Amino acid sequence: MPELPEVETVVRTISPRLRGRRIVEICVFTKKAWGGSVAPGEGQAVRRVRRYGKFILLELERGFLAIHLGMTGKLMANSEHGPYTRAVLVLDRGEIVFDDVRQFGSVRWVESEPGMLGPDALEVSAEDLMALLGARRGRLKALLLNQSFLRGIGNIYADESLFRARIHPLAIASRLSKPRARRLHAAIIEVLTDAIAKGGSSISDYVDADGRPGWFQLQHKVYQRTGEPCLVCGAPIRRILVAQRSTHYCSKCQRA
DNA sequence: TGGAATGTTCGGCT
DNA sequence: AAGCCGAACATTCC
Repeated sequence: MPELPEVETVVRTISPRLRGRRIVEICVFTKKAWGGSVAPGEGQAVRRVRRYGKFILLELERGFLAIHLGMTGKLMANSEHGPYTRAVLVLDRGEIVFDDVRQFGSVRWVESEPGMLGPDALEVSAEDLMALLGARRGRLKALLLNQSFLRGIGNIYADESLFRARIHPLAIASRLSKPRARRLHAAIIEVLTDAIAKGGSSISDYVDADGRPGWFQLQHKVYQRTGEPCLVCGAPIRRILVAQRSTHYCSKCQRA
């Protein structure tokens, strides 16, 4: 569920329920190691809510609560607790419920703002991205998934961005022509912006903080469309493995 | 039954 | 050294 557009949507919908509220108590219902490290967040007011790559950052009076949705995490305001509720933030008014079926997500209190990842995929300039690409030998798809290279993109938006830019997922970054690199930058911004406008992609069971699904999955051009005709040229969409992840592309539109 | 699912990390190999 | 590969984490759904 959670790549940049989904996380951004959650941040936007949960921010008005959290800003200015005090976290009275943090209840954790999981054996995962992050359980013990949230206590310093208790009793503190939430100054604001931000996104850092795929992390949801609650800026507290001292330190931050860094929430990662993993693969199946959901953060909802005033939702019923269920069998997959892993944590609850009890506020001075209302509460925030963190559900996560697969438990790849996490909630952590950190002293200082995280800053080890690459530039944000929505904010990076064309010049900066082109310079970063020029210095890398790796395959584009793998690089786009690497949060230390560029933060925010995941499997859906990597495939959709490469299709929009008409670039093959196995292309070597440093060998991209300038026009193609520029096209990739534009495609990333356009795909992410469009997805945010649609409230993200609700594959499986993604919902925002108010329980509403997103609609961008209806506009996926290649992701999970293996065998179906390319919406531009009609050739069947292919699926290969890159960096152990399913990768969907049109072999006609995205030449090597 | 096996494989795949929006993610990340770690160890080993080249 | 960078990059690649496989495995691991936990659970559900074809």
